[in-house]
Amino acid sequence: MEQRRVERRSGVALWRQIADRIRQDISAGLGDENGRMPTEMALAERFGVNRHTVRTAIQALVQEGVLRAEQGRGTFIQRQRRFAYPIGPRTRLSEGLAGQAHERRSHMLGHAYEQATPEVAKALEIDVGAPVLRLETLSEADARPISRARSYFDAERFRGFERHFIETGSITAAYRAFGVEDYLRRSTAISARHAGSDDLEHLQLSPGAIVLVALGLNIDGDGRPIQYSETRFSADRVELQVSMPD
Amino acid sequence: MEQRRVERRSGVALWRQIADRIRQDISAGLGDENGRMPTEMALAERFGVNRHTVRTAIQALVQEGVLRAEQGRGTFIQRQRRFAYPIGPRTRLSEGLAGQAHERRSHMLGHAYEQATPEVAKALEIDVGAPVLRLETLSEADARPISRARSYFDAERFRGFERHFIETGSITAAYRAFGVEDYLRRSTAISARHAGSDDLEHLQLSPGAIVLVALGLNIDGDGRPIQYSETRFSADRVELQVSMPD
DNA sequence: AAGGATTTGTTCGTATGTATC
DNA sequence: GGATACATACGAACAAATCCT
Repeated sequence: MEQRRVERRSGVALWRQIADRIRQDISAGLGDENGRMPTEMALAERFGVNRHTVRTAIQALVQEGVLRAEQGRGTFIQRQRRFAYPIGPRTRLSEGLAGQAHERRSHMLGHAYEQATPEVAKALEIDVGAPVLRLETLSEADARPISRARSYFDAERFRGFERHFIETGSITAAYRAFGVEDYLRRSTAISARHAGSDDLEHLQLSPGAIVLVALGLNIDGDGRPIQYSETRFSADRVELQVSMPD
Repeated sequence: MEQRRVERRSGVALWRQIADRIRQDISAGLGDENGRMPTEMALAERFGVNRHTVRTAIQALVQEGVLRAEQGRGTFIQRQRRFAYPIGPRTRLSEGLAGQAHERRSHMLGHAYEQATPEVAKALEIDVGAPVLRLETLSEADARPISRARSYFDAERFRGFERHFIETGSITAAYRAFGVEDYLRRSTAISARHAGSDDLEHLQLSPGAIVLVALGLNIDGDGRPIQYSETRFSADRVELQVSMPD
């Protein structure tokens, strides 16, 4: 086993480095068949730190729901499945998680009519300062928050879009009210960063958690841009699956 | 502009959070045409912290080579741009960064012949325990490390692959020596996590940095799996670009 | 059933790092 | 630079729950 050390004086607390490492090792399949973790003493020795420091890390992971500690018995991995979120020409949130989750839903956190920033204007191919609708949404699967999205629509074309979305809970259905029967994902740019305070709250993450950020552009049947969105996924709960057409 | 705050009691020191944010903002194109940064006072106010804290963050970035501070004049951006790495059916490292970097190269850090783990065996459609070649590589663009990859090949079919790779520095060329004229990317799974110490070293990152992880499977012209790989990209320097065929 | 060993939980104290003013 | 407050990390001991012989 490769022995990776924790770094002192790095600006990242030891307990957080250890928590990140353990979380990562769990994704890689650490733990015996019962999901039992090594003892606190063993972990402390392995990382070269005091037992208290390991305990702080474990407490953070218990808080996240990754581990479960039982006095006198040990610490166990709390089984969590990672959702595979497909990204492709026909990317749709509702279908994406079909078959993986029993219950899934999206709801709107808020909306606003604003003026297009240069970035948004360029993506939607409208003028800078033109009216756009900004939609803030949260998606859940099996009662666990999965993603947090901010979407922009051309307000000239889609004024009142938010009301249809609230009624149906579906972007696809809301589009139909505006005569858009079909749409495609033209491009997606994927990056990653630490979760901001907004994500920490809505995605129920702990400070230091990582979010995958997908910048996407949807186009209608005529190839015109209709939606520009930034979606943040909890990196612990989701992986993005890019599949190629055969 | 959305104002994301720095978090106290997160196990990540404020100065490091601020350093991460600044580095990220620079990738996104912060700074005026001369590369001048806002003053320390302005940054302190923006992040809601003391000026000393901002100074600590700036010193860390100067140490990394991201910023350059000149007494009496100000702080300036040293270099830095974010590469867009395309992912699609014809994903190839060498072509991926064409046009974005003047100089790019891959080199091998090491190789080993091993027995296939269940994960690798399943991906390559061979038996568990069958011999596989593991290749550890590092890719650079304009003298900056971009990605770190671990690839597995069926050793029955590709024994000696590493010698051809060393000679040519190209996966595509090495394939040709084994009669594989063309290959496709069948699937890519993207996730993100904190960089491990191996990545910190090879990708020249600081503790707490984030890496994008792409698990990919390549197939030959007959649809048979030929390469299973895990590639880690520095999230600060690369974004993954998923483009759809028209 | 008893008791020792193991493992997590808690409480002291002390030193150092981080951040503010 | 110095004073102050809080977070982080270590050390030692003990308590509580569980396991095993």
